[in-house]
Amino acid sequence: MKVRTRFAPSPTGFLHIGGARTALFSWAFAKKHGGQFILRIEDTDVARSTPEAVQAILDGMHWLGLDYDEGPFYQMQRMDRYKEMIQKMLQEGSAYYCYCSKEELDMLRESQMQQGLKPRYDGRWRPEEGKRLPDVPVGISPVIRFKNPLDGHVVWNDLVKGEISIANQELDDLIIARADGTPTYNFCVVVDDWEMGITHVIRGDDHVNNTPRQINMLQALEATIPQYAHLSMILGSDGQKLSKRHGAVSVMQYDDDGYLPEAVLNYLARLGWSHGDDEIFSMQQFCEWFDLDHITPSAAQFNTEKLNWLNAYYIKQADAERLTTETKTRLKAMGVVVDGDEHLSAVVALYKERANTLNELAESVAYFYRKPVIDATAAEKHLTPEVKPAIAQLAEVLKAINWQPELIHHAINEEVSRYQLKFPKLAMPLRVMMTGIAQSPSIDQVMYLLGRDEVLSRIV
RNA sequence: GUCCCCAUCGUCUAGAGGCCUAGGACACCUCCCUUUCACGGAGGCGACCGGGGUUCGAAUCCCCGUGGGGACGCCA
Repeated sequence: MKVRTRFAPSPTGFLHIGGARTALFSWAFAKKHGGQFILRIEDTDVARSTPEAVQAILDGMHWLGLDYDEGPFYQMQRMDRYKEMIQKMLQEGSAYYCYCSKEELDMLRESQMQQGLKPRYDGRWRPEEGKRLPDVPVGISPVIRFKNPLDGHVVWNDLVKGEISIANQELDDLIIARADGTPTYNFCVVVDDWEMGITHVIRGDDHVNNTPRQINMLQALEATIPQYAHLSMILGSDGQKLSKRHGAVSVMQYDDDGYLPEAVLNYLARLGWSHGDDEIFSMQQFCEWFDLDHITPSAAQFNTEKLNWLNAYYIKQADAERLTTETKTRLKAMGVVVDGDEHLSAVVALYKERANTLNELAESVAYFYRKPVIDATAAEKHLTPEVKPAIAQLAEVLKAINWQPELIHHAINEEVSRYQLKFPKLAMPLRVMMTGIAQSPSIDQVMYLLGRDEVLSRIV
């Protein structure tokens, strides 16, 4: 059977890191098996779904390069189909109308909680043989509930967590259509996963509890039951759950922060999945290696340091043109104007081994295009009176030489020996004058790329 | 509260009963390289949650405890 997976986000916010990993794993699983990956937008919560969020999700997927073979499908456009199925269930008796008001339900829940019970619907409108249902109240539009089996267990072999068994007694009759007639999540998922021929449902661990209900509905519909793989959560770097207020960040934020998509992807791939000791690999490699057997069932903590390490690696690997373009964009955002791409390209080449992010790269390179801010501590330490004469002398020499890194280096060396100094004694103050700080690549390279006029103007 | 799930270095993880005096990676520390800082290279520190079983043998299997997480919506 052809593998078909899906990613089914609800458009109530951006694509965050956890969703991205779910999408990545579903995508890779389909690729690995030569199957299809489907994108489905679960927008049945009209109150919270927004077109902006849909766009944000699409943007995030696109940035990561997670392309889908089918979709995006929108559940709101499939309403007729869901309603048809609900009618069918009503007719077959696997669903029924419930006239409880929200207030009634709230009261029920509250009293159950107080008694230490698991809050759930008590089945008062559930038709049963020989049971007398309450009189239908006037002025209440009913919801439709699924008639969940009363006993037995729902058991499935979760491809990540192993066998999971839940007693039907723990489950209540969930609402599959709201009072306004619109179907709810658990029902739409069931219909869609079935009709879209999904073979493997790979999703977040927070859906484990929905699975037995969905299996029950699938069975009522006489549908094929897909395989399930529940991925555990990604925790924030502090071990806390990622939430809107707490560290959950859009994948696009990583773009803004100067991360390369391949670094984010590689990082996410290793968060909860492994292939022996392999740490760095391409997405192509990942798609060949990926399997559900090597996914950890336990939650993983997000670790920015490791992401940085991967990002630094991919920056070193990135081709010059891309880095130049990226850096230029970021410099521009900082209000720094770049002379020419060729020059920037050389500058980037000099710096790309020293940056964890593209933003760091842009920041560290900015002094080439605007006057540096001189760090007071560095200045105090290195711009000492005793090196002044040597610097002044060097400035004179630099005016006349051919502007080549080797010759600049040679000129510095000349003064070093003339004044009987050590090389750093002269290199450090130059560094501070040129860059503002005490760290930089080879000073002759820096001076060369700065250009003679700029170098002379920065010598004080 | 009830149900479900999880548990190896600080972090991500390898580990499917003997290959484990527990391997790798990030981070951290030391040294080397060096024109400073990075990069790179070589080392180092550092973990099987606790208790019971099962077994000749357990990080691996079972039970209990503890800790963490998730779910309990006319949200998805």
